[in-house]
Amino acid sequence: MPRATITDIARQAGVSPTAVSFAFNNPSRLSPSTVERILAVAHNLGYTPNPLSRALVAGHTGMLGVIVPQTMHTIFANPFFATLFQGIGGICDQHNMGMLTLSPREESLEQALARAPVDGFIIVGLNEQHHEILPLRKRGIPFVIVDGDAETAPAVNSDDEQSTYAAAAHLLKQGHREVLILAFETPSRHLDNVFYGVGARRTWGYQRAFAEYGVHWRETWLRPTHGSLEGGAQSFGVAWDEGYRPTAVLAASDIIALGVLRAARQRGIQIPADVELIGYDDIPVAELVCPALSTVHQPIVQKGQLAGELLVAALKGEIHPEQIMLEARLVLRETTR
Amino acid sequence: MPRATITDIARQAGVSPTAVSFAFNNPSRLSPSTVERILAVAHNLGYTPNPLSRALVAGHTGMLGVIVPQTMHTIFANPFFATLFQGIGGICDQHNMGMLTLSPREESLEQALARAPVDGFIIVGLNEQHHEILPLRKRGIPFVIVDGDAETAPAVNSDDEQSTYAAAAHLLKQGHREVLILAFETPSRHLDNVFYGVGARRTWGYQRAFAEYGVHWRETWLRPTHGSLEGGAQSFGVAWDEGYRPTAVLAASDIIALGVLRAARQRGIQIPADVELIGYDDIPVAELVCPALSTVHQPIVQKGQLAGELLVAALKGEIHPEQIMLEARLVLRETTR
DNA sequence: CTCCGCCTGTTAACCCCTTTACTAAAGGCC
DNA sequence: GGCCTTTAGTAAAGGGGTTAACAGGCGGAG
Repeated sequence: MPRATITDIARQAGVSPTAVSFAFNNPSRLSPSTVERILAVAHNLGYTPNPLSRALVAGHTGMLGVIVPQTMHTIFANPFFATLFQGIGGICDQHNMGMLTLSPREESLEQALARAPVDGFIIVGLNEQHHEILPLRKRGIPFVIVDGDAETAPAVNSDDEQSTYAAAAHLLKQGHREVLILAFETPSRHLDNVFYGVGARRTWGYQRAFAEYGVHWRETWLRPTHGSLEGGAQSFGVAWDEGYRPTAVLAASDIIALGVLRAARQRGIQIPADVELIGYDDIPVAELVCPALSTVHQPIVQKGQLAGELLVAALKGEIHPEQIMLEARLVLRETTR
Repeated sequence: MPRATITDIARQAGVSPTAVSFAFNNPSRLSPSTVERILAVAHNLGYTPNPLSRALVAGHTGMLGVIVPQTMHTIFANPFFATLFQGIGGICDQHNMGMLTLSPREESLEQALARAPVDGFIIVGLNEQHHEILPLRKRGIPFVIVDGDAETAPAVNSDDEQSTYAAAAHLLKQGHREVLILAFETPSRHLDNVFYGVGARRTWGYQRAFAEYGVHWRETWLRPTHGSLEGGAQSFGVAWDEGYRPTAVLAASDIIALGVLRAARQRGIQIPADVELIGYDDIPVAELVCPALSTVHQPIVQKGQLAGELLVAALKGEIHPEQIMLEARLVLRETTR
């Protein structure tokens, strides 16, 4: 039995489809008794106007798309995203919107973007100039960039370079000279350049500190790492098992740092005694784990909120593409001495 | 400038709208040169078929709705949901679907359900018989219940009663007689009955243990608590500050238990020395925090996966409404002696 | 007793796209 | 050269709603 349509209700209630539509959207346009009769029939058949048709003519769906170039399985295993979504979700709550999480369909971001029934996007971890993002601009669909380079689109970022510099400088100041850097992989296999978006900015921060402290920058100490606990554990583990013996590790994100923590524990490596460790993000768990993670704090929830607000503003047609830069600061806890 | 439509492309390419449609959905139906020409025009204008119209005629959107009777701000602050979503998201990855997170619109779940452009729902924390869920059934929209009572709909639950019994029994066996129970609030303000769904089952488990150990069940020791860290902290804090002095705490979820941990630390209460604590869920942080949380382990990711798979099966028309019950077991770590 | 305007309800156009005929031209075959 | 089959494209009918424009009935004002 197919779903009831407006016509079915109209027939059963002995009115025109228009009347049914009015009963739902503009009851004052009809006599109370008619409204009541229509609604009764509708309720009886469990009828509700098809949201797709409705959105088609209304021109909007009330849904906000969030797109991250990783699988959802990975995304939701990372508290950074959960926390970011907490911020975005708060704005959705306020505006009665739904939040659609998307990841690349069969490697194609563009497809995912094209099929999403949403009013606008929050794009995390990609630059405005990414070739799969550009079509959105042409289509006139509003979007906000989070953690990515943007010139003309609204965007929210943290002061990555500055803060990773501080993290690296701290370690170098302590005398460390063998420092393993677990950087981000590029977000898409189609990008061969490791220096992309946030990943690039964070790495540059590390590099600048090395340069300033006159420490030779060795490419082998830089490991592109999957942004997951397993990625961090593996990247550190492999380096260690290959015989590298860093005295400190800089991780481009906390989830990677947590992976290092695990891999170190498995190998009987003491942190911070044998190896010092600094992450990035300050996800909520960071201060709860043992030892508490030294990291770079960025206001993740706020980041999500701002992104949500910028998007909502864009949807309303208020065009003031701001590029917001949030402060981030080094927080030393127990994985550093 | 409004978004380009199929007609615009057709006109510019000198063909009919049908041809444009074919160029996208059935290119072999057209001559290669025409397809190329159309696609070129489309690319040029950044045109992509409107997903809403497309879904309207296709009869499906490729989106899966997840609905939880809490604000998104609360949901995403709770690792239980992030972990559940990890499981659901994995299935979405496999089937190229998007995941739409919804929370009640202006207190109305029904509205949220009605406006969501999705093919089916995963409903977390509500019973099949909930008055706002029933319409879905009439409408013939597939849904799967997670953490809720279900008789006819597919559902995934853990063995709540059994496992909370084990948790309570463990504490009572240790001699505790003053036990604070932080139970779930009812999911909706419209429900006056505290004994609802998972919350009820978990509480019954605790109760049964009390009965079996001949310990008087005192209602004042049972506190309905908001399912958040703040909720747990406040509930425990208020009880303590009112002069209650439990020697053990049973929390209906880990996030609540983490709140207890924080509130205890603030008051200088030693856990487990002064108060023993057992949570529920075994969220990933549970074993990372200090002291590591004693809790009831349930396979959260798997729970999400199963729910996703049941829904996908239902969408395909494979109707075998299974009610799956997952095992849960007590895991003693450091918040118990 | 008209005329006007409001109240209710209807008809028809439209939102944007897909898909099922249907047509016309081109190619194959004898 | 005539007939049949492909090939390439089009027109029209939905899919399920909303909304602007319109029509008939009625009460009240003049």
